Amino acid sequence: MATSFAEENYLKIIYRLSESTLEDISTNAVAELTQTKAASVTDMLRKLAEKGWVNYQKYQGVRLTEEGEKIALSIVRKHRLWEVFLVEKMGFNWDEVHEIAEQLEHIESEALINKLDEFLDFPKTDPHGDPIPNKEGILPELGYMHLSDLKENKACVLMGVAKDSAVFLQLLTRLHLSLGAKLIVKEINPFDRSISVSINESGPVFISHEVAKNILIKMA
Amino acid sequence: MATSFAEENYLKIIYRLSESTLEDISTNAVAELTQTKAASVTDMLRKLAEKGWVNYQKYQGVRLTEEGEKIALSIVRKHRLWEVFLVEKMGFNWDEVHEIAEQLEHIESEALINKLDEFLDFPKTDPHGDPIPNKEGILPELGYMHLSDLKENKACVLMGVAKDSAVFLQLLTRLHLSLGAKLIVKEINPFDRSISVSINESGPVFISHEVAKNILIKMA
DNA sequence: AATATTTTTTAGTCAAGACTAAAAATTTAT
DNA sequence: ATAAATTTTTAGTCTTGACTAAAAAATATT
Ligand SMILES: [Mn+2]
Ligand SMILES: [Mn+2]
Ligand SMILES: [Mn+2]
Ligand SMILES: [Mn+2]
Repeated sequence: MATSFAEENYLKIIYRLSESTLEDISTNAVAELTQTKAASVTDMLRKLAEKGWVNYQKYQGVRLTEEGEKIALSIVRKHRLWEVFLVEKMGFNWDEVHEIAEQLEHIESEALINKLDEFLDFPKTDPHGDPIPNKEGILPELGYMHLSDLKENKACVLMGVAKDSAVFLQLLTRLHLSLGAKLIVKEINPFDRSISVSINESGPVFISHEVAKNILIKMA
Repeated sequence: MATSFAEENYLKIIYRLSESTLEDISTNAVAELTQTKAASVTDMLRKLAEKGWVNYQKYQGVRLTEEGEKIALSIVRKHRLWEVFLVEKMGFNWDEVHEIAEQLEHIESEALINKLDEFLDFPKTDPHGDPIPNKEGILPELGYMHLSDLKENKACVLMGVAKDSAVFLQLLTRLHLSLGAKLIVKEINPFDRSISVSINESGPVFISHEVAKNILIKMA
């Protein structure tokens, strides 16, 4: 069955919200991310349920069906592969690609996306460290930790971010915190949990707990 | 001003129709190419005129304003650059790319399309030999002739096609008539103007006048 | 010149996807 | 257990871009 841009965006957003909770997703939560009003969301949820892509009972919240999740994953796959393309091949910075990928993710061609995947050498993660589903819709298990959970003097590598707003990414860039950087937490300030981190053996940089929480790492 | 997909498609089609005539474009002609009904076209023409992209007076036909032509050319530029990308980088055949480019042409990012242009090495023509407008909207002058106008025993090179339906392109491929092929018209049959052509010095192939008319060449 | 045919426009509908305002259900606080 | 606050749904509108059927204008034919 064909999917409109609007439907694809709703499914993708319900998917994103489902990643961080086991509970049903609320109408308001969806409205916030889709940048629409709750009333519009109610309308759309009924349509999506009608098509068998979500389970929805009024006042009970929503969750994806198996088929809905399959569609959502294919959108996520396209979004992330295009982001890789934009950074690796077009020379964009990691804070510039999200908006363009929001458009490209709706291009409908199985053949194209699989050729793109091959062209990019089957990347496992996008420029923000987010996992890319393969063509069967399976997400690679990455097992990243948050920098905020790391003990002092442990070495790790920056693998991704838990939030990809342009301002946040630009901040990281300014601090030389980019993918692949070798990090060591030098000191954790117990008062506000801000930390000082050395980056690739050079002079430590101070970052807030809020920032550290959104940096994904793996142990070196 | 923002342009919707529908508006972009109408402008592009009015542009295409304007290429082959100096007359105003009729409602019916637009309806045929947009795959809509004349009544729908009338509606849209009023809206486009309202926005200043076409000159339209009822019963008089339509033509693009300067601004409308600028928009149309930017869509054509995107369409053709994406087609080059699909063939050169993604490995599609020339008969497979049009539908996908119909989608990609609506991606809105000046930065992206200019980076793509550079990535592809500033191609002058797309996989069907059609000229690609540069970022100022200037079309390169190619001066191609139709194979049907060539005299016997003159050598030429196949530079493009005047029609890019998949069936036509597949026919050419089957006959080994691809871009860059060296052609010599061996014989013109005066009865139906069908011709026999040698391709890259090898055994001649017979093609109808209809096919020859749609093959674009330059003198060798 | 009058009539027939074709083209184009108008009038009225429809579906998708948004909105606001008001009503109903649920949750939280007293 | 009520009352208050919050969330969600319903009801009614709007815009975009399609459609059909009918009317009007333009063009072609006799
Ligand atoms: Mn993104
Ligand atoms: Mn990303
Ligand atoms: Mn094309
Ligand atoms: Mn083309």
